[in-house]
Amino acid sequence: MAMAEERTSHRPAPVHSHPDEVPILTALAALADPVRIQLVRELAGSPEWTRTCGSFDVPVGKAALSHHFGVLRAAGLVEQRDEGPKRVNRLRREEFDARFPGLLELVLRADLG
Amino acid sequence: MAMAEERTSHRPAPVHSHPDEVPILTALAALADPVRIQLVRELAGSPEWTRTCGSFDVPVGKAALSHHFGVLRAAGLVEQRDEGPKRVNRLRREEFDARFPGLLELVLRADLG
DNA sequence: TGGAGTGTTCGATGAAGACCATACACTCCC
DNA sequence: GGGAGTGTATGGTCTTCATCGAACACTCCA
Repeated sequence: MAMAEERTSHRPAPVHSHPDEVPILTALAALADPVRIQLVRELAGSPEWTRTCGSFDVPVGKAALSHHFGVLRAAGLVEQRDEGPKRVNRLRREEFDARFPGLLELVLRADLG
Repeated sequence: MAMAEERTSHRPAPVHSHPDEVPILTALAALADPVRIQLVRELAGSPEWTRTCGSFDVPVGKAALSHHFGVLRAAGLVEQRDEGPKRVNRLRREEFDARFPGLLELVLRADLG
């Protein structure tokens, strides 16, 4: 029998999708939202694992914000990890780019006009 | 004074957007739909100006189909021209690719799984 | 001139999803 | 233990949009 991983938290870990299992429709739908584009762009401009969910400058309440992060996780765009009471984020640049070459860069580079 | 173009038709010409004036959000939203992806892909596999609107194999009625073509025109993805009673289509490959490099190819190449 | 073929417009309906306020759960530190 | 800080879940509202049926407009040809 395999040993279970040591359980240091009583909080359910966030559910992730790897980009490789994400349909292109899901990826496009996830990126076709102004709030989520903003999240991705701010995340791209910060070192990995440095941004907590509440640290983003978006004009929505925290409930909606939590929802958006769920969509980004499901699309394979964002990875999350619990650090104490906070939840820190990382943009899955390489993995996502391997699955959808150029898409992420397009969103990061384009002027939103 | 410039001469007006000879008017050979009494039907209003379809309204187009050039990809250069299309916000990326509009482009992503236009592509985040299974019916429209199918239209783009079939169009990509046919010579220009050969496909009429009704010639596509999509599971929607003609009213919805007309709506989808309107969205594709507004996103700078499709150009239309009237030919007699029919309306023929052309995928704006080069122009769209110049504005959003790689995006169209991504949609054409990806398995929809 | 009138009918067949093609596509758009209109009005209505139903589903999806973006949002909020509230309540809850978990972690840390005093 | 209790309170502050952080994020999630729930229930409800509102908007957007995909869809349809039906009516309409235009073109071509018999």
